[in-house]
Amino acid sequence: METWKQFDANEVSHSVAHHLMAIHEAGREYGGWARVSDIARRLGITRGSVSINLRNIKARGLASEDEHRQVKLSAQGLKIVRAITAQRAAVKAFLRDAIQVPEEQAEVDSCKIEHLISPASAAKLFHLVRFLTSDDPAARQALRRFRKLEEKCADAETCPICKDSCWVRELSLNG
Amino acid sequence: METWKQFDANEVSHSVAHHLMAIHEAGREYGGWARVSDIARRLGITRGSVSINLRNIKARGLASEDEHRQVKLSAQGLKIVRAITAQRAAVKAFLRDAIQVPEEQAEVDSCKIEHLISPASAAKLFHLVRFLTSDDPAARQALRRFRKLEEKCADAETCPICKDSCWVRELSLNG
DNA sequence: CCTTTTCGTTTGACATGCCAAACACCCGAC
DNA sequence: GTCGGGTGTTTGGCATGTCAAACGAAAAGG
Repeated sequence: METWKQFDANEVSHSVAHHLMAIHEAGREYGGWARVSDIARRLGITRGSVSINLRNIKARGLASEDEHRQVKLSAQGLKIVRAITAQRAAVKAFLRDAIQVPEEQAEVDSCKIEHLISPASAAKLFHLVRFLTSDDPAARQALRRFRKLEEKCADAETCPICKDSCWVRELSLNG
Repeated sequence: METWKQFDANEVSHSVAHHLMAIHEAGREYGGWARVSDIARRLGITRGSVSINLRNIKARGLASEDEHRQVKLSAQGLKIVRAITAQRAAVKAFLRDAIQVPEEQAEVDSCKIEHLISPASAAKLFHLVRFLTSDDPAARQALRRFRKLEEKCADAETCPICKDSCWVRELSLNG
């Protein structure tokens, strides 16, 4: 009944997740450390906002700052970044390679979902993509058949996959 | 570069989405209308919060209130509810039926994702589930093979799907 | 050495969304 | 008629996360 409240019950918020990723990326470019300005530029927000958010992030032990104001991820921060990166890749690969959502849309959607999906779901998703895009004969044939049928849905009178009740059609009708 | 900011660029927020759904459900039970208390009880929040949130929702034309304080969804509000309901069903069906995520986890995950995923992605997802769980021979065989291979991943030395680099394993190792 | 730029922080503001508590109102029971 | 319970609103508080603007300090340039 209160499943919907779980929405904010994540290890890190969307904002914090991307702060951590920005620290990580900046670190990779500048030799392991990031400055407030780098993070702000990457995220497209002000230095002030980053400064405040870093307070929270450091307090939670996800990153630390040395004597020269160099921000570094902690082990736990790095672990979170790795998990999120992997999960985003899984979601994006699925959207793009398995069900052929346009690249750009796949990018946006996977970014929204990356830190919300459970690791268990992400893992299974990842496996499915790997399987579907592998050279396994059964996978290849199924995927080929799926593409063909989906193409027909757009043209044919009734959707060959859903028969009568295809809300893909309803969706495009109600626009 | 600022894809991550799209996170909040949705037609409705998670909170508003569930307010609309609560109005809809309460309406179905009580003959087309909902009271603040009904909505609050359904969502597990206080009447005060609902009262304030309804101000916003009504101002945006997603719902209205008649002379007897009966809250009703507008045509647009109803449309949003239908879209979200369908998208959640698609995501949940995929997680549960296609990749066999446990029911409870599928429920939580799909609730988080429902209003964030793009309709286009949801539609394709829906098609894939319908196809994979249909009686199409290619689909049945692929799914059977996938399940078998995934089972092996847990037991075997190397993952039969991912070969060397299986982050499903890394995930469970790093816990 | 002095000026200008860059940098990080702080401040006050706004928006969303939650709570508890106080209030006003209506309606039904007594 | 009055009293109590249920209902909706308002108020003040908290938390997150954003901005612009101002401030101090350090680094860079002349």
